[in-house]
Amino acid sequence: MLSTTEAAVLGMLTREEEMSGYDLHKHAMHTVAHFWAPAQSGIYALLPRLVEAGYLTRREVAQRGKPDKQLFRITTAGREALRDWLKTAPTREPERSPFLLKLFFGALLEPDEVIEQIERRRQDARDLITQLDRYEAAYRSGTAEFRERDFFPSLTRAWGYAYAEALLAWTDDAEQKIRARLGPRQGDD
Amino acid sequence: MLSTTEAAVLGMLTREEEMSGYDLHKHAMHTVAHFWAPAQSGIYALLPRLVEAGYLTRREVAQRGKPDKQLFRITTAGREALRDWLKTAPTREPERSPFLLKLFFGALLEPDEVIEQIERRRQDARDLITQLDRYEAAYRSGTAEFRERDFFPSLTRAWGYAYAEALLAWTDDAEQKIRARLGPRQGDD
DNA sequence: CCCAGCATGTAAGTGGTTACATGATTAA
DNA sequence: TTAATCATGTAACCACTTACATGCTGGG
Repeated sequence: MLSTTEAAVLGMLTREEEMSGYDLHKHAMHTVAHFWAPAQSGIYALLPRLVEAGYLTRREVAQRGKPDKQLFRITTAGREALRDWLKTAPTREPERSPFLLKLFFGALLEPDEVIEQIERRRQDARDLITQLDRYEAAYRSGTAEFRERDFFPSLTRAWGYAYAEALLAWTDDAEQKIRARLGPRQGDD
Repeated sequence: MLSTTEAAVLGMLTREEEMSGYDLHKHAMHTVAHFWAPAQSGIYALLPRLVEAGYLTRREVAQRGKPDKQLFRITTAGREALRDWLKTAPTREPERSPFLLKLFFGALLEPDEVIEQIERRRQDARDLITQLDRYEAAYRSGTAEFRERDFFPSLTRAWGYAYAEALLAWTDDAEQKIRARLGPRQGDD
């Protein structure tokens, strides 16, 4: 079974005909980065494996002025493997959050320090929104065909917005609760 | 700097005086599992490291009927290390979601298959809510002191609910959009 | 003149996971 | 009699990350 990053690479190659490792990384940063941001070196490491497995073909291209490069193209077997991966259930979302762990043990910090952490998280949400706005702008200014092709990606952006909004609302609420708890008992302990 | 799981272990030992590796794992499953669920073997692997570092002390306890066990207790140095970890910013939430990646490439699946994935995700959200309800019930039936002590954990549960609700709303919306797109163009391609 | 972009990779490390092995006791 | 609970660990693996090495070109 494919790893997530392998699937991401195959997936991008269903949308772009032919790409180099360099292209793939750049492309990922402009499309799936908000929920999957593979390291460049990781991509270079997995490409030969996918070629070996028969999921990609490789083509060498000489260049002048720039380093030579290798362009990859997905095969029918690659599409099959990707489809299989896309269909599988387990997926087991990690839901891992060091941030929530820090908050869970918030009693060990000064209230200000906890609020600082929450503040940071709020900023993360804002950053996510601006990032999504950039993608969204590209989407709205695209042709009808582009928008059609971008239907599923747009659903992932919609989740990004919902997530960020929920985060903003929750941070407000959490901060307010912490302050409320603090107020009525100043110097109480 | 501590790893997240190490911090979780130290954190639990600030709330429970003394625990075995077995206890720590069970405890984690009942408290932080919805955002951090370490494997049992991982806990056993890191305990000696924390002892070595001077963050925990170990006490051997002979038992009858059950295997002997080792109980761990956090040291002052351990509390210090934990506090340092709690304060640090980076944390860089992963935000990694294989599910969103599958949706992103949803055009490669049959609409039904995509909806199946979304259905599963909705079920995840429902499961999370029932899990949180269990914790919440324990919280509400606890003493005033317990609730006080549980203040920060309750904030993490609040986020759990907000997250799950957002997920439910989004899944409804996404599914509806997919169906709407499907309806008016039956046999169109 | 310097930096960003193009382009590829290796080496080492990190922080986990699954699977497995062992074995007594007690409750259903 | 069967399963769950208590209890500890090892070995192998996994997927990914950071840091590093190299070097040319074109634009500001």
